[in-house]
Amino acid sequence: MTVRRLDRSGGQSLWKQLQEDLVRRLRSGEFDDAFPGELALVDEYAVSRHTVRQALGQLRTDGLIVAERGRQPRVATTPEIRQPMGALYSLFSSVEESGLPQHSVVRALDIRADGVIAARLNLEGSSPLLYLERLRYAGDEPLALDRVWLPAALADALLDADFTHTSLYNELSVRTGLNLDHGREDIRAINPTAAERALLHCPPEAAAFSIIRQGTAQNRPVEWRHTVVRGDRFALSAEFSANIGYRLTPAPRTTALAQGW
Amino acid sequence: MTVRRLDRSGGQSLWKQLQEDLVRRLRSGEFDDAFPGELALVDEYAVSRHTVRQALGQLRTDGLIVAERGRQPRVATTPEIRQPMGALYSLFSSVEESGLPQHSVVRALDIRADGVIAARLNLEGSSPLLYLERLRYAGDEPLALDRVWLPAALADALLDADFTHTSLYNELSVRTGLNLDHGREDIRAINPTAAERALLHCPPEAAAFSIIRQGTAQNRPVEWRHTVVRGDRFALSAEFSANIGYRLTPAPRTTALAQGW
DNA sequence: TTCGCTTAAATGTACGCACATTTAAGCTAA
DNA sequence: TTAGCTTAAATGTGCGTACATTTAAGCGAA
Repeated sequence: MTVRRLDRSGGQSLWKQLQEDLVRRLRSGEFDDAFPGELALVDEYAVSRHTVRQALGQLRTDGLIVAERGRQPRVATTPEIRQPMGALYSLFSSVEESGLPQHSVVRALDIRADGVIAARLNLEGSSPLLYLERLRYAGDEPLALDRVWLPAALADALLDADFTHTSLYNELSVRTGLNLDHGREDIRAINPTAAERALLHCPPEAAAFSIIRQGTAQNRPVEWRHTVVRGDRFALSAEFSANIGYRLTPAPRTTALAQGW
Repeated sequence: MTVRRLDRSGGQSLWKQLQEDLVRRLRSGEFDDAFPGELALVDEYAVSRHTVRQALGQLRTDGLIVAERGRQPRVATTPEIRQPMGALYSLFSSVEESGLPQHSVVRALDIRADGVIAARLNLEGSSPLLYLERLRYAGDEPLALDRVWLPAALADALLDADFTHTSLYNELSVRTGLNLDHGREDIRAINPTAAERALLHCPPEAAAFSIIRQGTAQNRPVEWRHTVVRGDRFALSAEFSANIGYRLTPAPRTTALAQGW
């Protein structure tokens, strides 16, 4: 075993150096088989167990590893998606609850370049992107038009995937090991363009949601997504309280709310 | 200073007991002035500083307190309970962040009966309701039309309140002691009616959000609310991660998102 | 009064030790 | 072979110490 030396000049704390080095090694796949135990790290880095535990504690709260008493820490299989969150999952599970079958028509799945999107993914303008465009159905009627860009460097394994029935995140997790652990959404009320309206079979007067999502996995931008959802077929529902915070719920309470109100 | 004793029989770890006791005391408002330092807690609970730090570390990752080197820990400015949550508070604070002055024009404030609304508040059809209708401005332009019904039995003290600058929840808390602790929202994308469009000075093609909120305080229905928000002036923004869950954030990230997308 | 320095106090980091509790491996006996 | 026990190993908890670093209070001189 190689002994690794940390910088003890005082520039940065030992446990932080250790934590970052472990993240680096973990991402390189070095620990896919087994994560080293505390005492092994004590020997390897020549620091106290206290320092090792401080570094591991950070990794644990970040959801990168899980640890239990009596057994060695393990790399977290899923970086803790306690509940798939966000408006898009809410959309998916609302349909699920309604009992309607859902499927997608893949309108595009290719590699292309787009400087504007690349910049939003913190990439250079010429970076190749994987582009996926789907028309999502609930029952026989279209529900949403979904466009998503991912860095090709991370996601090119998805090029030959079949997205008519599987979700992007599931495929992403299985094929690349990436799991979204952070993100943000901007949700707007819009009137669809004529083209979108035609694709979605929108009634002439129906408004729509525009959902823009940026997702990251372990601090790396992974997706930039734009979804247009028919407003006459979908409502965002949420519950909130002091205990649970703000939580999107799968189904609108009553369809009556869709009427005049 | 009273010395507090923890259960050392081994049922639960000391730091967890300490952490829970501190949460309890913190919620009771005991630490609103100053949070005790590590050494003070060492004396008070008769545990080692290591144990105290373990408990405080948990409080810190939970976001209840903030700590810096050399100064005592302080209660986090956002006291854990994002009390005013939901899309309507997000609306309010978005305007606040933008720097635009906001005020309301009260279009109605009276007692009336409405069987449909009363039923939604779990009241008899003939029960009197306090009705408040406001046109909310951000700057010189209307932003939202806000209609809310409350049981008159609970809220009649609000009849002579001035709602041009104060919020409903603030007035409700001050005058009746009621604080919303639970609620649900249904958010839809709609096209405003002609009347709403006129009131809101909507551009002809602008969509809007329809937000229906039911709020309860201590299991009693307190409000039934319907708000129409101009879609060209407002976006719902949210962040989500494994740690913080789904949280609405005050401001959209870039106004550029409002354009084509 | 006010500016600047000194000093005390508080948290951050890092080391050590001991024991409890749980897991997993190994061994023994039927 | 297998069931059950024993034992080693690993993490969890808790205590102690020491020093570094930063903040804030106190003090003194201009």
